[in-house]
Amino acid sequence: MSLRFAVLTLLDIEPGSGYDLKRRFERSVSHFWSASHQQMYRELHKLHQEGLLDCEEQTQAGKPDKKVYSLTELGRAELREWVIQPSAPQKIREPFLVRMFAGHNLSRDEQRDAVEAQLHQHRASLQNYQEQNERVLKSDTALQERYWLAHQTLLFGIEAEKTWIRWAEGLLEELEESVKT
Amino acid sequence: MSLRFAVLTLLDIEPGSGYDLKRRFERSVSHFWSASHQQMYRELHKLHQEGLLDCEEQTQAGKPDKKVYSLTELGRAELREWVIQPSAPQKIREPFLVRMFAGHNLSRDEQRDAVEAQLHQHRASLQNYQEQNERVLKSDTALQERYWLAHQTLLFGIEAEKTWIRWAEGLLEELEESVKT
DNA sequence: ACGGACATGTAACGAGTTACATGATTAT
DNA sequence: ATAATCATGTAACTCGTTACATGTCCGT
Repeated sequence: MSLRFAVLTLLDIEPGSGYDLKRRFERSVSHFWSASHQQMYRELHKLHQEGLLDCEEQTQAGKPDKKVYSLTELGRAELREWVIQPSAPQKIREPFLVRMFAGHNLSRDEQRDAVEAQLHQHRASLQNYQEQNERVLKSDTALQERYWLAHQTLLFGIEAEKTWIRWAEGLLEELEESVKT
Repeated sequence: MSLRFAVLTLLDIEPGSGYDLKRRFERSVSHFWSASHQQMYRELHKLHQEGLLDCEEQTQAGKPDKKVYSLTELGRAELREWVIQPSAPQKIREPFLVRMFAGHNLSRDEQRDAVEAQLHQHRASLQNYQEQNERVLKSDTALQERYWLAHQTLLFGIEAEKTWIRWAEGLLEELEESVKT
């Protein structure tokens, strides 16, 4: 269900094509959701069929045509209805931690490499989110006020990345120490 | 893929039935993965067909029969091979944050209720993980050393929950303040 | 000539959810 | 009686991934 409403929310903020959405997912909601372009197109078709979206084909000079989607009244109503519903308890899925759970099958060097790779990934994400945050802080105050909660989700993303980084750094220190002894 | 290897890892530590696994998922790996009993049974059948698991049917007095699965040599090899592979970058999926991203459709009271519900969930998870942690700390030192990295994943889970709680508490404070002004 | 951004799609498959189904034992 | 725990499964469906497919324009 969440992809459906992530799409509706983004199109509510600003209409766009499947291609646009894919980029907006990467640039502005990657701290809580991700999806492939195939999923976008499938979801857009479905939402359109159900009458939650309008679709306007735009011919462009020097670029392929595109289909710009926007919310219908029905779509806006469905979105409002969903947001007030309490969310189901989260399903946690962390493939990296599954691997570490079986980490006793690794040598100390392999353990260190695995943790280091994870650390690098989360440092990159942190930087990405911080750049987004700076763009937000530079933007229009009225917009900032309207999307205050949305901005808070980004701040959560930043804290989550910092938690990963602290954990991985601590682990690496312990691994180094245990080599010496 | 991760479910497959979570199952293999748990059965590597100790053989068990689908039913057992389901409970062990809830009691001891819920901080990084969850799965329904249907998924367990399907996965066990598949792993058995592929020759990665042995299956022994046990008749029990006063209880239904059960099928106890354990790793074959092939299963152990497959597990080792997988653990050394680098993991793909994580896909983040947080339905609650999707809802908050569309939070400008909510009244201030509804926003507060939503954040409070989330706070309660994460407090409950934190307590659960801390109890698990205490059980681990009371256990055999040899086991603790062997499953050192597995234990670190639990400590990560605890930190992640604390991050959620700090974030939610901060948000609630800000919501209260903005009511006064 | 070649790669990258733009733009949209199909097909097949694997993973996860929901609903349904059965049946014994134990505790209240 | 009735619910909870133990124990295993099928069927239908949705969601997510991977691979394949097409075609233009722009810069180097």
